[in-house]
Amino acid sequence: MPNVKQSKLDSLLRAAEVSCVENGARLTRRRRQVLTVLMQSSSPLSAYEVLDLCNRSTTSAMPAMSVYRILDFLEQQLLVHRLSTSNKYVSCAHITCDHKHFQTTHFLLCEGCSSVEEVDATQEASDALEQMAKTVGFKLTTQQFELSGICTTCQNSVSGGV
Amino acid sequence: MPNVKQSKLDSLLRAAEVSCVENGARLTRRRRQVLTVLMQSSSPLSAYEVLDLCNRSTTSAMPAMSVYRILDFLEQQLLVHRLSTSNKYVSCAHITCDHKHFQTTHFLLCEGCSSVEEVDATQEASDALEQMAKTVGFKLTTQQFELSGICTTCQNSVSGGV
DNA sequence: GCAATAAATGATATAATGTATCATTAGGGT
DNA sequence: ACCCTAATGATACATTATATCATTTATTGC
Repeated sequence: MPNVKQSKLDSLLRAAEVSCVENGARLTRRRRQVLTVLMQSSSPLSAYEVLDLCNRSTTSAMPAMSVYRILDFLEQQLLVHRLSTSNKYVSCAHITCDHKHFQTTHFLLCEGCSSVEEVDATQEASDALEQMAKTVGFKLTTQQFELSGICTTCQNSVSGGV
Repeated sequence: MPNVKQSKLDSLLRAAEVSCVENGARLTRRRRQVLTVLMQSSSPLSAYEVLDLCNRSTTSAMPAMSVYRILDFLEQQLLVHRLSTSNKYVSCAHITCDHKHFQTTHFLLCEGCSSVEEVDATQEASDALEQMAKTVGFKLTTQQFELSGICTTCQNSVSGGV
């Protein structure tokens, strides 16, 4: 399900490479392969789903260990995000823009089509959550939220899925 | 780490039993055992942690399968909650009171001592999150949030832990 | 360019977690 | 007591994740 045009994919990969170099890291062939798989997916993938997709496209089989290592690397580079509620991975929506992950990030997970929307927290939402935590003495550190719901497309389709 | 007095535990178990009966379900010996383990824990437990604790206290070993089944049951009865970010379980904080889970529930997870505080969403927080989702066309269905942070106790202790 | 070094990946084994299936036991109603 | 259903036991297995060491690939200094 390649929902990303080749030209778009190329530009994403170039930007990812630049980003790595800036951090003194390298976007190797294997890392590029894993990242590409995630970029081409319209929904989050588990480590083993990534593995299967990687091994479908090439002759040389990649071991599971490598996928886990590479996903960790890509996550550190902020090129992919790990969704802890499902233990799956998505490529970052802000690779080509100069977006920085200053704010808390919210991931809106569609229950219909499994798509993910990555958005920054609004000031109101951050304030309200912080205030709520404060009433029981908690000081929040969370940088990421995962919310389930129904996306526009699925709301408008009768079946509720794609 | 029994952080619950025996008298308190008894009253919790009685309330849990009543709650089950009201739903036409039974709080069997095994279910009571699993629930007790969770009630006595000061932090969320994984399925296998529950299993180990159960098998430590009795002679007759419980199979892993039973723990998963029983945790599912207790979750359905709203006697325990599953934390999806960590894939662990906590006993509900509202077993003895007549609290209903109408509002979205927030779990505040302390990074210092792993304790959990269960609180209802404030209207402000719910509104702000809903509004945020709305800007990208999402209709939220999430009933549960898990936020990390530092609890009062750990904020006041130098080490940051217990 | 080439050796020395470090980084990344391959390969294998194994741990940890979760589920499928069927046999057995325990409770509740008649 | 008997039947029927719910619950648990027992076993096997699938899935997910990690530990460890060998090998390959890249980088640096010369």
